[in-house]
Amino acid sequence: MNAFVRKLECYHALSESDAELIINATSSTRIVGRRTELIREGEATNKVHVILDGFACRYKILANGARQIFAYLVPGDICDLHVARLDEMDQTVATLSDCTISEIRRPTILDIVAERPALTRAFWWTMLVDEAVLREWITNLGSRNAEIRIAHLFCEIHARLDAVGLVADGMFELPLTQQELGETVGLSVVHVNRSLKTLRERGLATFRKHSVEIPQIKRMRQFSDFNPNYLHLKINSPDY
Amino acid sequence: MNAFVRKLECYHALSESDAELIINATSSTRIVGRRTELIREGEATNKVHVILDGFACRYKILANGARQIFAYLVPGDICDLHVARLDEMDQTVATLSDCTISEIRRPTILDIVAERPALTRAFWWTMLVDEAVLREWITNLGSRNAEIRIAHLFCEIHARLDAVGLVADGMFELPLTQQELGETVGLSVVHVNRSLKTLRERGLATFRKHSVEIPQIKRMRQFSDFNPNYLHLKINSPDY
DNA sequence: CGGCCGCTTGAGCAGGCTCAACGTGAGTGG
DNA sequence: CCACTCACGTTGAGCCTGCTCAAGCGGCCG
Repeated sequence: MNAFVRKLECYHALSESDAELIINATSSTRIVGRRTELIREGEATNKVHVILDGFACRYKILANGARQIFAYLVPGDICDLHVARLDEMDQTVATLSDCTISEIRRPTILDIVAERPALTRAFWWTMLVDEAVLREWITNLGSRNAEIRIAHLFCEIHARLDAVGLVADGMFELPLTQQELGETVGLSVVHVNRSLKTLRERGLATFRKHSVEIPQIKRMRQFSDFNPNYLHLKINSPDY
Repeated sequence: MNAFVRKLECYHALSESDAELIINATSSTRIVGRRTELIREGEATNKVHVILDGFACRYKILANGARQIFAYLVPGDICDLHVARLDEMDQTVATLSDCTISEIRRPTILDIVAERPALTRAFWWTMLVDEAVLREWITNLGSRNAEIRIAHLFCEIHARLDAVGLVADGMFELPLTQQELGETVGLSVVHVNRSLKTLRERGLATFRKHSVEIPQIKRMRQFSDFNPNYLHLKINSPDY
């Protein structure tokens, strides 16, 4: 049982044989240091990367040197299931923390798609969720102010990590600098810092030492206008 | 030959029999008035909608009543290829102008996926492009100022419409109000209006009477930091 | 003709940015 | 083991982009 299996089971429980297949496919792992590029913009790839432990992100560098992060990859996430089809990558994927990753060769994926309908559906579902997350981020950037924007992001990461068992007592790891947080939500570092301060003062969330604490997730979700339905997780803990 | 075929051929030319199949599948059409909801948030659907003529958009309404638009659908686009798998829609799709749409029943799609690999690849490609567009919109909202944000959006729509033959002399239809433009790029109507004014004064783009004119697309793209590679169109007219 | 929707412009306000300085902790080399 | 460095976080001050409120205008439709 690894994070990948746990993630896929958020959609639907896997049969024993499917779970076994996934565990075998991801049995050979590799440890990658933080700030390492896994996929570079403009390159092609023929492997699919799965994050088993640690955090990574997708981003693009603009002409003016600014960086825009548009996705976080957490344990259980697939980096590039989709992109394998395109001539040329239009984004870069890099680790944020030290990561344990597994690389699945393309033929293996194609075999799965050909022979395991349940797994194929699960893969499909992960793509749809990724897309839904992108839509929510657009909403976040387009319609919410600094404080709520950050709070909403924290709620999302909380929910996603909770799904793979990485939240304990309202706390979870988030190995980001405030700079990177800013590059995600479209704010300057300074303003990120001030917004974090007010979130802390309101008792909604504390971000320090690369981890986040949300004492009352229900209150936090209300404050952030956060509705987890877009994540389409089977387990939407009703007690939140 | 309709817009859908033309769109799919942006990825790869279709065989005669594939093209025929697509034309047959979209032969029965329906005209829908502007501002009509095609798919409602929270509902399920078992048909796939294809836009053959006119414009539509995807959006979400926030708790505070604000609307965030996160995609435009132009002729040739599929509304919900992906979403059919999810329990519950997390977005609304509505027409912006009068539209000619065709509804393909789910079984037909499944047949195609089972029997026509070339078409399946083309469908897959459209999903990847949709996702790439979402990423670019995040970048737009997160990293660019009002004027460039609007200019970049215009460049994108120009490229997408050009791909299906809907641009003539640097002009194309764009049946939006300034309000809707604002709901897309995260700006107030007033500021959209002022930004459009400066774009006009710079001679970069004119938006009036529901259509856009871009006299020198090359200059416009430079100004907007626009690189069409994320659209993954085969036809990236080199003269731009 | 009147009403309404959408566009335009002005004025003042504020959220978020930039620049700048300082604090703090972890790692490194002497 | 301590001093140094460097990356990251924190805070202040002033500015500017984009927002709100408000009013006027123009064209389309009933």
